[in-house]
Amino acid sequence: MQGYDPSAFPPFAVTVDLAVFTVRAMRLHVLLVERGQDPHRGRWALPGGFLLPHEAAEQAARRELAEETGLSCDTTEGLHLEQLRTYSDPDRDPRMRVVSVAFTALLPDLPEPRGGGDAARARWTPRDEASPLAFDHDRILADAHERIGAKLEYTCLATAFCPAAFTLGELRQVYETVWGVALDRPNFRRKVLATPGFVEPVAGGPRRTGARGKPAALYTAGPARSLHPPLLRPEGRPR
Amino acid sequence: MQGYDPSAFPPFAVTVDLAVFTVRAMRLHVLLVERGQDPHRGRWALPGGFLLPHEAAEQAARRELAEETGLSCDTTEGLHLEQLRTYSDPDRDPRMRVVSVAFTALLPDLPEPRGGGDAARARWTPRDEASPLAFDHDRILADAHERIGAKLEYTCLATAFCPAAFTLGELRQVYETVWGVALDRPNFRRKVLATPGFVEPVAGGPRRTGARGKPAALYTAGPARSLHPPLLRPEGRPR
DNA sequence: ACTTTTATAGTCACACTGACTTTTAAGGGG
DNA sequence: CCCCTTAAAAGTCAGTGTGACTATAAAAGT
Repeated sequence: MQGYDPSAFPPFAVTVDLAVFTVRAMRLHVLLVERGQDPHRGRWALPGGFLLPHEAAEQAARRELAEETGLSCDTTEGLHLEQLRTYSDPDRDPRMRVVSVAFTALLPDLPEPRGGGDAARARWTPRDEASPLAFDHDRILADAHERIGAKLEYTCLATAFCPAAFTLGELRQVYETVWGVALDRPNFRRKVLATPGFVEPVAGGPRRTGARGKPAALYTAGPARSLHPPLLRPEGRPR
Repeated sequence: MQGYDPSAFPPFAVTVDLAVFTVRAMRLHVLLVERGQDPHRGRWALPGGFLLPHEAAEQAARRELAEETGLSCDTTEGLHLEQLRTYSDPDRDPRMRVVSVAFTALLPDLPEPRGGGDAARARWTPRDEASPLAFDHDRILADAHERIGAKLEYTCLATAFCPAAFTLGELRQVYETVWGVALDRPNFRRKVLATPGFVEPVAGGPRRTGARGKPAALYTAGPARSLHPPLLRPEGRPR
């Protein structure tokens, strides 16, 4: 029905929702906001909001993220946003038809965000303590978690969780935290270093003080974007 | 901006677009319709159309596919539709803001479709002769082709291109056609048969007549949905 | 001094892969 | 009817990546 009489098409509200993850204290955390308006006022939800008439979805996602969490422009501008999928169940919003385009993003551990816009508050929440969320955001969060877990296998995305310089132990913890499994240290090291362009050694003496064990060498993210061969998650070996 | 005054949100038109592929005569084909209305009247485009007020995107995709191409209900009901991504560039439609949710589907070779609804005509077109299409459909088609190519690597999706019973040679042609590379016959056979649940042998004597060479055994799609280990496409070996 | 923790190095058997050869069974042409 | 072509099916073999494991090194805590 691609007729174009402007009055002939059913109007929809279009929103964006963001599942923004970080690894903090060995646990996967997700960025949540407390809703300041009905419906679901006072409940926690993924950050997001309405598309403006001139915006593409990704622009709107960046804007809402900055508005609702006060993350700095430095953070949000360079941030890699990936479209997850679109949720269009007619009943997903109790008041009206809202079609929502969901995005996923990964950040290194950052200071606590602040609320703003329509968000009363914002905070990092451990992923397994996030439910129940408003609307169908539990479903979106589950899809996003599954997606980033899968992407770690065949992309270099894990470095997006790490600060500019990191140790292989920190990188390994990203995988262990997202997948919820324990990985063999020497084998992980071998695979990462065998993939050209995944990580590159950085000068600067080994490791900041305060940690235990032998000092580790520091690395930065390399230019590679994909992993050949992939780093597959083990099947059934819980941590 | 999650305010809920019904007059406070910008209204958008929401459409679905479908990239439906098949393998016919050793070439990848895509289902196209000729537009019967402006804009782009007379040009070829992916089938699709407006979401109705009560519909989820996937329902709308099924309905539009049936309306515009006359494919039988048997075909469209059981069809596996996969959401590709959502296109929301403000300029993607010359008349107004249209946000489109794109889907991908795979079919075995079928009779020629007919037009219907807003489609003047419908036909299977070789994928490399499809451009230029209306709107941003060249981009959607490219994304869809890339996606199905990637999915063949780690899912059992290839059997969706095949009839109920097929030979390993036919299955291999699916991979070769979508990827545009030549695969080693013995190695392909070994990998497919080594993956439990990918294909299952079927009784009925070998191969229908009319083909040359030694008769091949027939198989049907097995219960497996994913491929472990994956069947990776070779890097730089054009057919 | 000793234990704990983590990084780093190295070993080994096994599975999978790509490249290749050989054999079998059909059709087509002279 | 023989031979050639085509494609399926079966097998070989060397190289590579992997999981499981052991050993050594260098820090912090007790």
